[in-house]
Amino acid sequence: MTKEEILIIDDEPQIRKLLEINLESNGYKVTQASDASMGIKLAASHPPDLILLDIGLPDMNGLDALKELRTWYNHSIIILSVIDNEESIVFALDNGASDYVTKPFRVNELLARIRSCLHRNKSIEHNTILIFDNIQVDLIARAVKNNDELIKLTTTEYKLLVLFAQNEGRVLTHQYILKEIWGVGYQNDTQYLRVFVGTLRKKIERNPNKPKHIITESGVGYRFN
Amino acid sequence: MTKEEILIIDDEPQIRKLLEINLESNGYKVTQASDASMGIKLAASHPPDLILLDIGLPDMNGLDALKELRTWYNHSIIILSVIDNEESIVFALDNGASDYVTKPFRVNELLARIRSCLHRNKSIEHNTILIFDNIQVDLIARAVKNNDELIKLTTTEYKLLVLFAQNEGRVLTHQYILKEIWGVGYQNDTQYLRVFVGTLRKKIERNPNKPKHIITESGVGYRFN
DNA sequence: TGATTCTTTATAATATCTTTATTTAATAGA
DNA sequence: TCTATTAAATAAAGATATTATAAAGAATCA
Repeated sequence: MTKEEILIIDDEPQIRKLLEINLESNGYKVTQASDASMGIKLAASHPPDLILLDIGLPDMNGLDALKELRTWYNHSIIILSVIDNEESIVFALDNGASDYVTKPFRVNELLARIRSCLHRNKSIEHNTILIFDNIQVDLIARAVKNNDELIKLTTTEYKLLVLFAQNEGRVLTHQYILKEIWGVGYQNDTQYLRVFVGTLRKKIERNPNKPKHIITESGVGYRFN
Repeated sequence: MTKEEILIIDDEPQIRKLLEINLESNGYKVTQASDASMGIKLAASHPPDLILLDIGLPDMNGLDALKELRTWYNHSIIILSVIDNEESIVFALDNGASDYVTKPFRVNELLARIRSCLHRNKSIEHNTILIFDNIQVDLIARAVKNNDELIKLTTTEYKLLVLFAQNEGRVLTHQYILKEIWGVGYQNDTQYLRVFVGTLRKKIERNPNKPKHIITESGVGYRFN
């Protein structure tokens, strides 16, 4: 099971340290940014599973950062703030914040809220095992079987397969896939996608030359069946 | 749009009244229960879109009620509690509570948290499918079916079909179609259109020689039925 | 370091679009 | 109704764009 990644955007080093220690000891992978623009860049180049966003940032109002992130970032964003102000809370929640926690926060409560958010994202697809003909994807175990035989996928191949599997029957554009897997800024690197679709097909298709699962929609993207 | 239903499970009449007034004035339909067993029964017989669950109930610990509800209830449950105790919060969140709000609560904040929870549930997308006899056009999935069988269309064919489908019964002139699909400057390339109408007909018409969907209006353009 | 994975480049294979030629159908005028 | 004329449909070849595959170089991780 790969570690879930959490991005901390906060300007106070001691808060970041506190969070880092607690999150890492709970099995999360942590990345950090000390201001909004750096945080947004990090999130864009490598989308984390959850973002902890401080409101009092030096370069930008955290609520504006929230709005900007929400134009493309779909996972959870928890707001951390010293401001225990109803207006601010309502604004944040109405603009896509997954939760709003006031500082000083209780560490175990925050961890529970993080678990809750991450759980939510995961349980969008209720089924933990997705089955498509000869292919089984076990989201919990992060295991993929082809005709009951466990097959080995790299992280990128796995992410790609899960993205496909959760969007069965739907055409996903190159741009969308690239954004989801590689992050914003990679939308034009279509060749990455071709290479990885190629390797994935070799591993999951009965006949990779005549793919039945990953169908190319020329000029648009791919469709998973 | 039907009203979203919220079930309040709380033993304090004045809290229920306060919530009822505020929720109803915000367009929600409200049902109420004064103890856990009644609340669970109500939820079971007529599942609401969200449950507000008090922890201090006369007949049962609210956290046990939460666990019982979660064995089958999949929508949001927000815990209301006078207990601002970390242990209790962690327990609730880890057992499927969508949020935990301490009493006395700020009404607007609670409303925002309710909106947030309901929004989450809703974001399971509903596809809009246009149906014309044997043809189904799913705009979200970018999928076209002929007699329930997925058919493969090129980008141009698909664009053309969507343009037709969105203008059912209306005569579209050659010029208009060419401008919409190929852009300005192609208005005189009527032959393009003939070729693509031809291939589209082969794919969507029962009998391409006697088209029922794409009707030619000689000298003018085409009409889609 | 060695093995694995990711990124990049080059080239082959396909798919799609455009163009031309030819056949078929529709329309208007006598 | 017949004929001349114009418009539309179809087929197929040529041109272009897109995708697949292999393989080398770079980066990463244990």
